[in-house]
Amino acid sequence: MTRISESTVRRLSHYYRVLEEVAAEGKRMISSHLLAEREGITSAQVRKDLSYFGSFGRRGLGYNVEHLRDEIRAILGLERRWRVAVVGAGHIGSALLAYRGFSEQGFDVVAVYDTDPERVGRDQGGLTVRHASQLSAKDGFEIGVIATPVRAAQDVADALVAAGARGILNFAPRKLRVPAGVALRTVDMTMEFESLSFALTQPRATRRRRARE
Amino acid sequence: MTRISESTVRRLSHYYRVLEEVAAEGKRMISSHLLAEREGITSAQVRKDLSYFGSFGRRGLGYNVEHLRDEIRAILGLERRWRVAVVGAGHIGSALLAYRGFSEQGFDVVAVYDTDPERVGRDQGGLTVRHASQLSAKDGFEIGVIATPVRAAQDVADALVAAGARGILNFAPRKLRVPAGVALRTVDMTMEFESLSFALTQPRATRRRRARE
DNA sequence: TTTTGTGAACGTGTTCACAGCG
DNA sequence: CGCTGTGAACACGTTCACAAAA
Repeated sequence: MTRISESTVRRLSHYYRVLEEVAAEGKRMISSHLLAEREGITSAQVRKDLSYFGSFGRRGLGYNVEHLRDEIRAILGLERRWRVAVVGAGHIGSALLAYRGFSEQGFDVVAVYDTDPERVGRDQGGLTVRHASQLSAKDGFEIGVIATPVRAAQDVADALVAAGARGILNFAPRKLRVPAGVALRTVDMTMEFESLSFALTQPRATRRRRARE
Repeated sequence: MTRISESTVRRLSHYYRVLEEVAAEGKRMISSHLLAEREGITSAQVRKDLSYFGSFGRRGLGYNVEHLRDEIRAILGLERRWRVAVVGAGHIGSALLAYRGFSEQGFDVVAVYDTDPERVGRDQGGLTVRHASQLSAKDGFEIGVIATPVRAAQDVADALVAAGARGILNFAPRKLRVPAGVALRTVDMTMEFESLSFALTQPRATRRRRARE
């Protein structure tokens, strides 16, 4: 199988969302052109992305909405539910716990940790905050979220890996090291702000997003 | 001037952070090799990134830490302060307002808006939440943050642009349309979770991050 | 005729490798 | 000799363009 690029995976998420909407509207078929709609995706890109995984469409007709949605759900691994541990019960941690969207998509937060004695023992979104030293494989989570201050981030990552995490979502503005076999994604808001600052400062140097077809 | 890729800008942010740390430690010079350190950046990449903007190093010696830091600060547009308006005083909005790191980097939140009557009029991080219909150019912000539910996101984007925003950071999981000349960055946490789900489901299909040199 | 699926062409970002300079 | 700066080579993602199928 050809290796799949991160951009393709992100676009699959996008297609999935569009397909869910379109299915809710009761539409039966959809063309690659309509799936592409918006921001820098061409219909050729859609067909190429999908072709890495199979032939889901019918020439002359397009794709069956529900069928394609189910295929993409399977490809993205969303047929099962994922158990998530959140470390850091501060603002970002609480925001994540409060957001219902994740459980709708199949991500269940099963444990919350912190080191602040003020927070340990308290209730957060239906879960009791536990001390980070309690982090262990017994909780049976696959995904760990790091929502701690920067200085703790690497230690937390190590602890999450030791406790069996196979994927980590990091909100701390620092590059983390994880062993091969552990997937890491970093959301760095500082970087996003700085990227905007750059774009506003040097408008002619900033590459514009590709035009839609 | 050559157009600068988004990846180069993100790496500049990274270099900047490393340089701040290293300067705090009192180190005078740093090599591209040391700047590269960690996750998938090679020393050649560092030199290439910097070469788009000038020749900041000295052959045989490396880069002067403080000088390079100042150059990158200027390149990223961080010599000035930016005024930010946050729309949506829910969990994500409050998390942003509470995070001190942004003001340290030169981003000042000068206004907070919401539509929920429960929230309008309340205090949020030293600012009074105002009704979103009050959004106007008088506030004099350059950057708008969208931290609202999905359904409101496009309208808020339009309102922000009308009120003079030149850059938008969007946390709603939807692609937004903005006019040319307005910079848009989207942080889509759902997509990050789904990307992790994919990586855990199809480990052999996921391209690994490039190894460090 | 419409729209998919895909090899080939293209463009862009990354890495190589070495000349140039300290 | 050490390390930068950079053209050239390379790798990879995107777009083109068309044969195939409905």
